[in-house]
Amino acid sequence: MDGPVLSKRTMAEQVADLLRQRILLGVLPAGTPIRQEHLATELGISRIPLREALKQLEAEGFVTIASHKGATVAPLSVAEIEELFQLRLHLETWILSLALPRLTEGDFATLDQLIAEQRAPDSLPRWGELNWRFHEVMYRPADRPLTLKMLKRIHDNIDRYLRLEVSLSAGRARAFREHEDLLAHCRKGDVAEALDLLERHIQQTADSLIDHLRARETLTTAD
Amino acid sequence: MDGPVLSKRTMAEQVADLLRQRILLGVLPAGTPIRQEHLATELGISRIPLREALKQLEAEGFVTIASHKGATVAPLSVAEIEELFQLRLHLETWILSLALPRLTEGDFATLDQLIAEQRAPDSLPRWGELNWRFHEVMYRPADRPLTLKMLKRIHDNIDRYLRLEVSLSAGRARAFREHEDLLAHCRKGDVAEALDLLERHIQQTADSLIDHLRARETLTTAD
DNA sequence: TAAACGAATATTGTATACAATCTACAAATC
DNA sequence: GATTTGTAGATTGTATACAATATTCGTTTA
Repeated sequence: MDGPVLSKRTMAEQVADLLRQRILLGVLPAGTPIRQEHLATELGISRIPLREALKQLEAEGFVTIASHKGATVAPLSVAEIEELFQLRLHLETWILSLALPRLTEGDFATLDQLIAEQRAPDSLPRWGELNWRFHEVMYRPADRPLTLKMLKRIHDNIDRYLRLEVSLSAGRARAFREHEDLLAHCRKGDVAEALDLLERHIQQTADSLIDHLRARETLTTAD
Repeated sequence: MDGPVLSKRTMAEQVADLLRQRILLGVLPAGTPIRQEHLATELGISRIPLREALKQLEAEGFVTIASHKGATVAPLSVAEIEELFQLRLHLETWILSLALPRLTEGDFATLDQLIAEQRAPDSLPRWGELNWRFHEVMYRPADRPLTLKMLKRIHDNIDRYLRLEVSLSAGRARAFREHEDLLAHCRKGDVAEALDLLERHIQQTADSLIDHLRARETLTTAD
């Protein structure tokens, strides 16, 4: 959508985007080691821009780099995921309270459309992106760019775990309803109720995901 | 204090630490361009580890990198500084409310000592570090490592502007009193009052700094 | 047999060399 | 004179080559 159309993007940037996508889509699951030489030859580049891409992804929380030992796709512990949801809770209720009075009719139309897109049967692979854009459109009028960037990072890191859960549980249908409810209350300008709904929305998503992860955890550690 | 004593630290890491210090201490003020070749020869290394250090510092918010144009020490706008203080306000009141019931006598002793150290007449160059450690000791029992890391980043970015103001205004004396008051209320376990004090502490620091910056701004833009 | 050692291999970290891009300034054009 | 164009120099981006560190696995030894 944005991003300069006619800019000579550097190899490092392109590689960072590519790897980020692979991680977000689950092609590279948490824990996967990343061999520089191997990946560099696969991409037809040298290791230098690849290393810079990895450093970028490390800063974004997707990759862990250990000196002389290499990079791996960063795993998140259940405790860390819980903490990320708590951060969301505090930051998003704050930023929504700022944004709510400034939402325009145009914003509401965009939000309607995003919900419709999420309804499409083939939207699953874009689930994370659509979900974030819904929240982003809602928060952007708050005019807190640093906070918004932080929130995107948090969402991305959560989403690569949420993806597993959303694709096979009833969580997806629930997310629709909660987004619709939230949007309706924002339209009415009902601040208190909207904030309360958002809080419950985040909390329920967290509970559902963490239950799921705990279940998988006991499964995989029991074999 | 922490940090592995016997680890072979990589050049990139050492350079990142060095540059971070120079930026935090004001040796490299905001806007300073960083010429890779020049700095690399000064440090006696090649540009490769220097570039990785710069990427790290960019992620931490201290440096801005523009493709094919180079790195500069990142300036913060007044709006961004205000936003950072607002983030502090929300995150720190939350994390203190978690930490407060878990503060031990040992923690209180450490906090007493940190205030004493700040009193020392030669503590000015370490002001930022001491100020952060006070808050860190207070928040660590909350056991929210990701939030704490975020807060350190925010503090560091604020402090390199605050340094100017603290060194020449009466803000330093006020910070002492506020830290002492805050500590006293934490000792008594007076949650509501402690949170209120913390909120006012952050807000007043913000107001004082921003006034100062606005004054300098009108001065420098008027010539 | 199991633990400890060590050489061979694999992998990452960094220096050097070259390619791509930007910047500054002078000449050309209107 | 103002704007554009073009070229030389400066600066960054990337490939290649080598150095330093880690890992593997066979061998030795208790």
